Amino acid sequence: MGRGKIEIKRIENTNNRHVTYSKRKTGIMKKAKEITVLCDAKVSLIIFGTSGKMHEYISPSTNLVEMLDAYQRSTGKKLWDAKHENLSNEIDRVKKENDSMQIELRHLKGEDITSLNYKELMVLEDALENGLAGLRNKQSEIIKMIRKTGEMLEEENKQLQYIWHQQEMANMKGAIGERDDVYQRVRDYPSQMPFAFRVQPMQPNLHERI
Amino acid sequence: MGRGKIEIKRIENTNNRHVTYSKRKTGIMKKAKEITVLCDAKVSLIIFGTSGKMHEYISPSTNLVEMLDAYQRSTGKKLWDAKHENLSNEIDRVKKENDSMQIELRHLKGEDITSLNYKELMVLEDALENGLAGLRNKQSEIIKMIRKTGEMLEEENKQLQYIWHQQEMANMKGAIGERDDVYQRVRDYPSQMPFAFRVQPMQPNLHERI
DNA sequence: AACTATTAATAAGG
DNA sequence: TCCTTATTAATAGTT
Repeated sequence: MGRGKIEIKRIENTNNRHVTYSKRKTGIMKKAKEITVLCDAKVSLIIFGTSGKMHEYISPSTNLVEMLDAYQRSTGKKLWDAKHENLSNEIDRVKKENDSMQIELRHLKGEDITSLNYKELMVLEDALENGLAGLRNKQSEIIKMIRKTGEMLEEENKQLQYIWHQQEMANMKGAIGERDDVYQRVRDYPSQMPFAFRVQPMQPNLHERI
Repeated sequence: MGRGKIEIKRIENTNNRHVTYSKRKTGIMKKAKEITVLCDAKVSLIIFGTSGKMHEYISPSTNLVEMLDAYQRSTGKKLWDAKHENLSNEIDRVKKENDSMQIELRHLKGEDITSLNYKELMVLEDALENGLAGLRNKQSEIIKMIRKTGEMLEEENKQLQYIWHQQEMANMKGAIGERDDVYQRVRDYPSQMPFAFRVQPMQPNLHERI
């Protein structure tokens, strides 16, 4: 039914294929509606084109879930039970994974190792020692950091003591004569102080991490 | 397309309706097959006639469950309800459990510990040291066992040497005179031997566990 | 179920 | 995608 007969085989030309899809989709939808009305039939029609776009027709007297229920009653095939089974299987799979991890964890914590043979114990020992080694590394890093911070604090301390000393001297001098020069010096000290005294702590949250 | 035009409305004559249903059902099925082949489409077509009899077509490249999954993804409508959701939730829950165990395992193996704070590292250290302590206990038990078995073997050895010596003596004596007394003694030795010589090894599978 | 006159669908082209 | 139209395909009514 067209300008020529066509063979029923995949239309290779993409554009032609899409055009034909569109036309025939309209046609089949129309047919579905017609048989519904003419013959009191219930139809569920779902079409996906190559683009992935979906089109559906459902007879107005029903709905998809009802149709699928009837389908299951009619064929005896299980639709959602199959789906549920898949999910159940995945749960089982993940739970098994879970169990084996739990066992591994317990072993690493020294629990339930009675059943292990010597070889397995050796492997476990290696794992634990590796773990401890990694941990020691990390700890020594932290200790280095603490030491560095301590040194910084010491340096700060020295600077403070220096200022304190200067102020004491100025106060004593002020008790005898003029004090303006001392106030001047104290007001100016930020620009005079070494850098280390003014900066914020380099590890502001160190206390949280210790 | 027939001997006359018809209105698209319910065919009241039962027989005509059934005949038309049959013809059009065939037609729509054919159309469904054709669009699948011509246009690479995926079609699910389910029809129930008034008689309640069902007919279906599904593109050979797919199946109903797959189609319905795609349908749900496409429309966002849920066809399989609460039960399905419960299962999904459980999968999520178990997977989360899985993830946290995986993290704990990695930490115990000394991996990914950069992000831990000192407190957490301490906890980890305790766990690892406990693990190692448990392991050492187990190992020393095994060593004790091995030593014990060794002692038993030594003891056995002594006993065997004793018997061997006795037999040698008897043989020498028999080469000269009567041998009955020696045979007698050998036949009776189970009741004469110390306990340790007769028992089965106390750890029959020790070799497997080492 | 088969036939066939007639309508409906659609392939090709714009 | 929509329009047009020549041609084929589907099918309503009949046998």
